[in-house]
Amino acid sequence: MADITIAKDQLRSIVERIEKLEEEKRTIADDIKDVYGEAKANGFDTKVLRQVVRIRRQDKAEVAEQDAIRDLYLNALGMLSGR
Amino acid sequence: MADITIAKDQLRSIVERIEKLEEEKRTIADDIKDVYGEAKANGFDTKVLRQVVRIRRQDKAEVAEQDAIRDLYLNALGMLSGR
Amino acid sequence: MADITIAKDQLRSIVERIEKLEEEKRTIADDIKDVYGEAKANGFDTKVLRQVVRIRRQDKAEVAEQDAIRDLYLNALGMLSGR
Amino acid sequence: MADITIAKDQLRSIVERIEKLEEEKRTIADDIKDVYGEAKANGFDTKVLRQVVRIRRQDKAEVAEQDAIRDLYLNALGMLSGR
DNA sequence: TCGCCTGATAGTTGCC
DNA sequence: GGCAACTATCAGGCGA
Repeated sequence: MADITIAKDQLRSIVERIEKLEEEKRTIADDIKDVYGEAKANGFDTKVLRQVVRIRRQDKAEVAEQDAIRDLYLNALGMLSGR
Repeated sequence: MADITIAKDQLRSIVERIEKLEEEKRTIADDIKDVYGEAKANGFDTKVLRQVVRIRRQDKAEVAEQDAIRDLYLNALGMLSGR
Repeated sequence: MADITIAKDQLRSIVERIEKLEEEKRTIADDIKDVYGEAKANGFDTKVLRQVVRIRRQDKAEVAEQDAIRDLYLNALGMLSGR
Repeated sequence: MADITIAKDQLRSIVERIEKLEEEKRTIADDIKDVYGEAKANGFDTKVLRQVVRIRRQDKAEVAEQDAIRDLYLNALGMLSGR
């Protein structure tokens, strides 16, 4: 019975932590939505805005991916161990 | 020209705020993942854990209604007796 | 040089076969979407429909086991009586 | 009762069509896996191969996205109606 | 071979 | 009410 109680408390703790974090995440998502709304109120085209944000994100990701590809190639050539 | 400059600053501000918020959101998502990982390490079934979190999140009335419809469908398919 | 040429042709063949298969896969995914759309037009609740399909897909024993674990968790959280 | 029978048949038809399509999709996914396996057996680095396939896919998507952005900009400038 | 982790896919939500 | 963006879940591939 004791171990069940412990598991019970643990479970409750886990679930509550997750729910708290999800709540925070939702809040931030709402904040993002608000910023887009504010931008729209200031005459910006949110569709374009989203494209801009996405492109900036992709650019960063692309750099990271190119690095990964370069490592793959170097590794395939047996040249990566020295890095 | 002045208004273009203003718009430019505004745009920059908007994009930066969005990116900052998205970064925070990502961090929290990682935290959630960590909690699940910790739960798993403590012997919990994370798949079921996710189901539980989802059940708690859902509106109770809605769940009941969906259950009713689902039973209707399953029954029509002759699959309800076995459950 | 010859083997490089061969590898090149092989590589091209491989990539093209994969892309062709991925294209087919995408087509079928679209077909599935169409069926759901048609079902919706005929008054079916697609959300529940997806649940039904999922239920049929899952291994029955596995479902039973997950149900048992989930009940255990919900019970530990004091949430089972209300269901 | 009659309409229930009709709905029942419709439901069964819908579910069976979806399940058939999902089965086909799974088969194709397996085929793709086979191609990668064959490539591996022929000495290709599947990790690099996947990168190649992904990059080709992204390149196409990127072209499509750039077209979309161009349209957005042209539209913002009131220049799209003539297209 | 097992567990982790990323990437693909399915599902949901919010906007137009 | 349909479409597009975003989120969550799942499965496959990789490394230990």
